[in-house]
Amino acid sequence: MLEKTFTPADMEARLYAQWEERGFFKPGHKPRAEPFTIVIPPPNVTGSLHMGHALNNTIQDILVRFERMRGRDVLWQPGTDHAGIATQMVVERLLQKENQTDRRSMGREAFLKRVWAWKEESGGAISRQLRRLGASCDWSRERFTMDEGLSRAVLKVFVQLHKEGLIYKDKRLVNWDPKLLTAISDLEVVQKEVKGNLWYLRYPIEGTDQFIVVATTRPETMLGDSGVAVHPGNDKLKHLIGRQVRLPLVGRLIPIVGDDYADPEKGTGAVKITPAHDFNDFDVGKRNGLRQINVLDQFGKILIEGNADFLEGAADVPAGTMALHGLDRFEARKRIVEMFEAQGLLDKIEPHTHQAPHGDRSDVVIEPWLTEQWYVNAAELARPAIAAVEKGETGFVPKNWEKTYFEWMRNIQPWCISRQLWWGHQIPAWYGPDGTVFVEETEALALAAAERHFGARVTLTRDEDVLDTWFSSALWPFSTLGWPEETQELKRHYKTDVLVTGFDIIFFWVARMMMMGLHFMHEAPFHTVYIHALVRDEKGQKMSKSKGNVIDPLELIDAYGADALRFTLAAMAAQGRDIKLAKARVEGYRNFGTKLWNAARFAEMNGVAHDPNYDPLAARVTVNRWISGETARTEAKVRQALEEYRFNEAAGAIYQFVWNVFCDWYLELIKPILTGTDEAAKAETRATTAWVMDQILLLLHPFMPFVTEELWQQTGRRSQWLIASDWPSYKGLGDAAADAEMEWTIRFISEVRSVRAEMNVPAGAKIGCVLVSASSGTRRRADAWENEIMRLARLSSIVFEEQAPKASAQIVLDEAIVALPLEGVIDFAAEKTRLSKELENIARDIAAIDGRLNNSGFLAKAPPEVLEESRERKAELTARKARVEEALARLG
RNA sequence: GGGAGCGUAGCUCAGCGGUAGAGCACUCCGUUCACAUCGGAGUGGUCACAGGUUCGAUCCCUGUCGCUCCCA
Repeated sequence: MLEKTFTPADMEARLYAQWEERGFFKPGHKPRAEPFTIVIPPPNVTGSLHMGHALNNTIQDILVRFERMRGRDVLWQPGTDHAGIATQMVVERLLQKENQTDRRSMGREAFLKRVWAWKEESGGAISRQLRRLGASCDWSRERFTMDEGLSRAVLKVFVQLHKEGLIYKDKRLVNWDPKLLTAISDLEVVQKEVKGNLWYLRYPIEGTDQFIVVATTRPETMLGDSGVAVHPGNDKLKHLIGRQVRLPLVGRLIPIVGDDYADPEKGTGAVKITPAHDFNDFDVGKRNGLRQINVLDQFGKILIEGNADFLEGAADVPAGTMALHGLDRFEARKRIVEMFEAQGLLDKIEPHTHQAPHGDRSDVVIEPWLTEQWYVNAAELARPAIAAVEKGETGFVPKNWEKTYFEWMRNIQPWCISRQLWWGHQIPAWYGPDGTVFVEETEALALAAAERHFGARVTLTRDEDVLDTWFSSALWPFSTLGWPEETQELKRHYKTDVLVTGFDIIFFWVARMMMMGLHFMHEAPFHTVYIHALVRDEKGQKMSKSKGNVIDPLELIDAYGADALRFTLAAMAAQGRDIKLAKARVEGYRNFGTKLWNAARFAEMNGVAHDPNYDPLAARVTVNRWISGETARTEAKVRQALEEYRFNEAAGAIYQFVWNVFCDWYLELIKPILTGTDEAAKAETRATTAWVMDQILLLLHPFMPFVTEELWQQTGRRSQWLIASDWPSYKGLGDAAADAEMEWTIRFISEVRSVRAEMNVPAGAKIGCVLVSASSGTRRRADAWENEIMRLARLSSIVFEEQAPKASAQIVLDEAIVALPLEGVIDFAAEKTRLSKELENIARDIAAIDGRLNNSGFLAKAPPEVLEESRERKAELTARKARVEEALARLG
């Protein structure tokens, strides 16, 4: 017997453990079936489940469960990402708290040991949380980006790309994070609006007593200036091109050059050029042969003492300037401005708001800094990745994201992949005594290569840097399947089917997987990239810890159950729109689960039991034939919607069927049968109810796996678990005559209810009903459904008459009039108003149709079926109008 | 500055060339033998604005206004 109320918490953990134990999540149950493969976007090992994960994994699980039921051999490959910077920061913070130590005093080896220990004890949280959501990944295949196998893949890829010239070392400006002390990629830089100033500085023009005024947001970089640029077409300033400036505070002579970069409209039209500390200036410097003078150290402090580049050409640098050495960049900025002011070289200061680059992890201002780093020639790798999408080998859903993808890929910059961290894949590069680099998969191979090169054994030093985390993530679709080994799984499951992810990591991850997959597997990593929305809070704000508007999915699961959360996310996952999550929605779908549970209880109480031999095609009772057809239509809607990744439509279709068709009408309509005396009808109805319940559980399972599995097991002896059952397919269900009859019956009941409410008939009062001018068909239907109609419309009797009794409310039902004698109850004025209002509505509709039918253009050009439809509808409305007028007349 | 998207019921959102929909909220009624986490009935919309295409536009096109996001 089903419990009176159902409590998700009781069954979710139990069912999940059983599924996992019995191996339902593993592929290989159907070795001959077509494989279906999804690789999970690996969450950070430091992470905990947030709403984005919940949405992302709910969608994947719906697809995976759906395809598993449809007979595909499903692999959902799970795993986590080592998340270089994030993890290193977590452990460093821990060290700081625990014993006030830092990684540098520990040393690299000890620190890494500590990180691994942390990973072992705390790194699994996210996997446990995904289980709570119901994610049916094959946990036996769980991978970690720093696993031995995945690390081997990383080495192989790095070495091969290096040998192919697609990975190289280069000295250029990088985005340097002065807090984390590492280079980061363009994508890890976020632009933030900063309120600052525009400082106007006077630079003396050599050989004159004049100045050229430059405007800058970063006065402290002036120590590294190696030129001043003006636009060659700038009539006011172009005469200065070719002259020299004596750089204040330093004494260095620097040229005034002509370059288009200097916008005549901005600032003064003249701009100071610091090639070592600004990306634009770097390019200007290259074009004009200007020196690159670095004046900052890795912490963002002034570095001028013993700085040969700085001192070269600087004549008698004043002590005051040299005293800036070692100052933080922001402190130095203040001092330099003061010094300019003291010397009368500060022209003016304007408040200025501008975008400044910040590290996405550290949130400090990023310093463009001149260093040697490793780069990937992304432009080269992007070419086939662009072509694959152009040719449709991989398609985005929704399709408009392809544009974003193309846009970025066609303008892609070299990818800086080295990071000055410890946690990550150490770069397999070794340096000889003279700096010659040997890139090999192992130290032994590097030593051998060095010996060949030098003709003698030498000592090598390994590159200290590690790789960008996204480098290993880029290999995820094949590295997790065993590559570089030629495993069975790799052969069977690559190319994968669909990648489900948010648009925020199209560049970080999707693009790079495309590049690496095509280069190493010669085939794109997935057929389809499904891009889902961002989950925002109720007000549309991005959820963030600092705003405090984060909704914790685990709390929602605790409160409403995983099924409710999953269904909510699916129902709101319309394409191309962000999800604004409101708790009330989750509550509503929790109620949906309860509704289903109660429907099952009702069925059980009425002796409904699963019958494996039941065939819905054999049903004779009209209401049963009708619900079977409705079931089949619902299956088609759900299936089609899922095939097109329209999760909200799929969820909507099953929701509406369960609640508004099955519970509201079918179960209500069969009550008289179930308590009646027609044993054959009763038996058939019970069997049909059991069958429909089963179909509901099957169709709903991908969305609400827990409650459906629980009901499946509690409502019959089953040969198979629901998770492993076959998705239904129907042939020949649907009976137009049954549909018409039930539609009429439902309309009858609804109309009577509506009038009762409007006439303020007490809900408990049973009233009589007279059918006027009913055709023989209508009489037959009314006889057939008398009990059901009386029960649901709260009528005491249904009789046939030629005339409506006086003092009755009247309802037009096709050719007949349903009259409700309400002597003493009816308010004639109200009834008159009601009918008049209806008449108005009809008249308006007719007028609209007439407007069309009297339009020669419409008659000539509208498609015939639309024309026909309009005529039919007009005929219907006209007939109806006559009935209502008749009813109105009878009121006197 | 370049790109993408969104303005539909009080709120959150579907829909999309031919009768404008859901959930929540609200109002009224209800202890009808599955369910008050429920049932029944309602209120509520110049589909942002202005043009255009079309026999017909909430839907397609153009522009305007407002908002969001991505990239510089």
